Amino acid sequence: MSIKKIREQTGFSNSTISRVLNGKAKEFRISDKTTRAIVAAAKKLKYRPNILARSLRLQKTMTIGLIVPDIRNAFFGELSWRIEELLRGHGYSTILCNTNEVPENEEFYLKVLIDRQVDGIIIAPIHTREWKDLHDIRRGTEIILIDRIFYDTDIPWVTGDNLKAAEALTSILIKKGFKRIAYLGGTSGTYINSMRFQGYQNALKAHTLPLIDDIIQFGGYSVEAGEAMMQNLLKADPDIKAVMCVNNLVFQGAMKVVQGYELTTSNPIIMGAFDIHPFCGIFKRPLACASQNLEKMAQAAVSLIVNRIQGKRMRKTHLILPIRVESHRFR
Amino acid sequence: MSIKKIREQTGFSNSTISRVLNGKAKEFRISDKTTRAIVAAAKKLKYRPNILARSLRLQKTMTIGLIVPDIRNAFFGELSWRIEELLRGHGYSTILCNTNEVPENEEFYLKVLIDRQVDGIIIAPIHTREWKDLHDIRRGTEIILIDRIFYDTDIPWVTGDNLKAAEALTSILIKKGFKRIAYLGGTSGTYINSMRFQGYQNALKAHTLPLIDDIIQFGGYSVEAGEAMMQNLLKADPDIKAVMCVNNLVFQGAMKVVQGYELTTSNPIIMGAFDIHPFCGIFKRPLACASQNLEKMAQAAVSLIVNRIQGKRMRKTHLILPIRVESHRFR
DNA sequence: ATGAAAGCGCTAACAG
DNA sequence: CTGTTAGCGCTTTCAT
Repeated sequence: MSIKKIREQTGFSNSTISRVLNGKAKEFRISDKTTRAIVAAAKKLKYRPNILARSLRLQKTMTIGLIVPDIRNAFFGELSWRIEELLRGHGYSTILCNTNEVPENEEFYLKVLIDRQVDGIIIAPIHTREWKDLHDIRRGTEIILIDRIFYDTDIPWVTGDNLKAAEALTSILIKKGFKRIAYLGGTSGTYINSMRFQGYQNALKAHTLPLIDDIIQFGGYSVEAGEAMMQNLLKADPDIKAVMCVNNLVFQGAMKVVQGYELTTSNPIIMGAFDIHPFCGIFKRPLACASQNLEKMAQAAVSLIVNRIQGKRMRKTHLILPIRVESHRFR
Repeated sequence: MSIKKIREQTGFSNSTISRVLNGKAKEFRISDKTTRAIVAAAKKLKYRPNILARSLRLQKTMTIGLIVPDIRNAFFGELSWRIEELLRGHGYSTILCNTNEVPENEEFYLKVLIDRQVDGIIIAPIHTREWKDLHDIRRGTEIILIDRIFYDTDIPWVTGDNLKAAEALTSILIKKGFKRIAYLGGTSGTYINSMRFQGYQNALKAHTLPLIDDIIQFGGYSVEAGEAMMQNLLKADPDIKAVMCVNNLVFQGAMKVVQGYELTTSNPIIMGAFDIHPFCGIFKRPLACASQNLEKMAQAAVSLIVNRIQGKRMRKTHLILPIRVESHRFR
């Protein structure tokens, strides 16, 4: 009951007040005197519009939901930050949700966001295929996949060229002369892991190196998983010299184990991983690193969803971004 | 127009449908037959309530805003995750906002959240005193400060015992025999920096060590700040042996510089810092670390705000949590 | 045991 | 140039 207060103060009708307060005074040729009176009253009464009421009336909330699998992961931290910033520039608020890699949470938040009438959802999903009951709950809500995507879906998406990057990353290690390169992977069956493992395989094949089961693991995307996988690996092959990690968290977990191991054995291990750019500076050791451009990825996702919401059809709705691969302190 | 659809299907009135769908069938002694018919129709039509409409009517949104200064910082990542999880248990959704250490963003989000009628806001503020225009915009919204707090405020808060922890952390380095201990601090005038610097000073004084201006800096809380401060420090004192960092990001920045420096000079530098627990495992070097218990902090904040919203007055509205201090690989 | 009607605060179509 | 009216979808008071 806030426009109402202004009405009581000024005597003007709701519509006139609404128009003035939404900057449509000119458009409706409302007199200067009226405009000034209303603006003054609004100021005096510290008027703030009720967004709920406006959204209900307008049937749009100017809000986007962003669902990420692990907000503790700095990768998603940066991605969220960039997306939020860009969306704000377009006038949208962002509701950030963290599923913590739990599929049930994903379904929960998808529903919550749709029930809240968000205009769109950007999601890095845990699920590996289209949610079967999505059609039931989705109103007009636009959805975009980011980073982790589905094969065969009409849902627009943007991701990195994980296949090529994993191949390049593995090749770096191969060219350094390593013939046994371990792979510490994410959850089996997920898009990211599949692509990166495929790239790893491609690199081995290109250099006619064999695939060695004992030094390949798919344990998940967390620090704990990385720790466990590295421990297993050292049991399976105490003499391993090169390790490729599926992401930054697995790398962190693996490094914990490696550091301890090297102290006792002085057997140096060369590591390669995705998105460990922040670590490249703070370790003395050689590192091979595939760095995704999160600025570009955020831009692509935001542009996709904003355009969809505004009803614009676009040429490309499925984007694969290049990933930079480089080595640090090698040789 | 969704209850409406069920009405058209079943012939029952809005009120009855609303009651059944909100589990109040028993309370209003609605017949089993009616109840079943409505539930069946809702299911068939995939009914989902419009949260906007409900919130507008109920004058509460069951939503809490969480404002953090830097979501890329894993410290706030974990804190956000825990708070969100706990709030969900209480039936609240969380809207996470990231101010990126920019004061204008903080004011913006505060307004946005209040305009959206959130029931409460948990905030780790950038500002160092109560927002002067808060009273104007705040409706009934409950507000809680976390981690970074204000002196002299009625706003409830929860934070760690930064003073004591900084003192203990510094003492560890002193007891190792260091007499010149540098301090790389956060933004001057902020609560966290003030308390931690005071603790540092207290430790020096307790051991009758002098405060040396040249090796004390207040550059901010970011990785970049840490990097810059460490570079300055090495210029000021190329022979420095012990450094205390105000937080994990400053530590990361400083470490980048230290690693390079040590490679060329073989002058080992001992580091101490707040909330670098995740790093303790992955470095071979000795580290002194003050670790906050984010689970406890999240619990305290959530319990504070939920109780306030429910109108319960509590005994303690200003909480200081203990911080664990420990050293790794020392000696 | 159920329904009619009011109203949360806002905007827009229509009317003048 | 401004006002009247309807309605977004929901819950609740009051009535029967």
